[in-house]
Amino acid sequence: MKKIFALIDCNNFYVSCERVFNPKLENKPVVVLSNNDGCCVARSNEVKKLGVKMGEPLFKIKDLVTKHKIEVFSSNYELYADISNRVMQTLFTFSPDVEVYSIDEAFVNLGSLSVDSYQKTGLEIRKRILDWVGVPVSVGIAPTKTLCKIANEIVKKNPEYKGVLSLTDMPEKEIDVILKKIEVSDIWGVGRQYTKKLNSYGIYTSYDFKHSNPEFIKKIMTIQGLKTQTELKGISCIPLEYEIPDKKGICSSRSFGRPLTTFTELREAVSNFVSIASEKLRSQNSKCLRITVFIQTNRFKSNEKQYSNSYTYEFQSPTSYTPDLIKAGSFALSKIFRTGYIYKKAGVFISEIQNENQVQEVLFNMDIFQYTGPKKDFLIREIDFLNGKFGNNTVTFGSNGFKKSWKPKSEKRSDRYTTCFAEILKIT
DNA sequence: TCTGGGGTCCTAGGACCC
DNA sequence: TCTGGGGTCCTAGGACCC
Repeated sequence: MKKIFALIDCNNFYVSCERVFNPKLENKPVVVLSNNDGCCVARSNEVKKLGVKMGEPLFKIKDLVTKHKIEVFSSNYELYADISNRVMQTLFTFSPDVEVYSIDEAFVNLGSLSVDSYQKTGLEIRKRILDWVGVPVSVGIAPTKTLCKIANEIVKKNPEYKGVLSLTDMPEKEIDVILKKIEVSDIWGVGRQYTKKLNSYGIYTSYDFKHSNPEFIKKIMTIQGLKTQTELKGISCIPLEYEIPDKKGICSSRSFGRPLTTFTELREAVSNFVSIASEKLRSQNSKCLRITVFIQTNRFKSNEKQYSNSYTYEFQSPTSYTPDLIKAGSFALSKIFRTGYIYKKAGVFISEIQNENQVQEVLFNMDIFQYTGPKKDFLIREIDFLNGKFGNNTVTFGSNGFKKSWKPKSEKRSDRYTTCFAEILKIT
């Protein structure tokens, strides 16, 4: 069977999500900020035209914001996750073979569909998502995922394609003409470092890259680089992945809304991060052996004393029981906390993860942080159930605190129209 | 005043074993 | 003075992605 993939990529996704429930934002410059209202992580086309780069700190574009009346939003992940889900569900109405690649992107296997024109199918996909969900997407269709990415790039830069480009059945020569216009840095899998390296060998365009010596590419970019090159030639070697593999590590970390100095404040923050990470751990039916806690000062403040450190605690037997992890996390924090520093960020990393049905129990567990009572799994399941039904933090742990004065800034968040009754869309 | 968060894969090199 | 060969496992670091 011929391999044909489609890459569906939501345009300026977070901005588009804001526009779904606030049509006044249409055709206006809009940015969405990262956590703690720090950087621009989504920009409308109007903002991109003003020269604002991805990841640009908000404070650096303050003048532009005022001058061009840019609408600024804190990120509203609950809303974005829900809209993303709707986009993906719509894709499943075309084919069961969907790989959800990220919150705003998916690959679909079109090879199993009998269609007369891939271009037409692409346009249908685009229209259905726009009609049903309200988010504009770009569609790139090609025999390999890497070429899909290229097709998508072109679509985004050239409005005349009306959102869809299929490289299928395009003669090799015509594809080469396109590749000559795409810089190596725009190839999926070629980042900043490899761009520098390739440029230094005289390889500038995707065309140059495609026609370089494969042995040489493998040597300087490992096996992944070789795969990328092969895919550019139209030979698929990165397959669709339908099942989401279990995470091997789970991280929860945040910058603080204000600098913290005391152990008590940090311990509360860490306790919250542990709670988030262990909920994720249980949601994939896993347990972990290790927990790492890290803290750091503000690396951008060169006039402040800098410090960062981490400590890893290893349990005697795998656990996913939040209180175990909170105790171990607090202990880890106590190992690295130093007074006299101004802390900006902390986080928790859970690793050595295994499926909860395959854990190796120890006969005599002497771990001072692990509770060994019989009903712990049952209890924590009930808590997860209640939080799932009535919303996050319905049942929570005392050590997580109530005021949470360290919470990241989120001063311009829109309402959670689709996931929170109190914030449902009001027509006035 | 103000600078995000969460992942994956690959390789080289060291420790250790027989 | 001479100082094997082959294998595994683990970790740190570097690259990438969105």
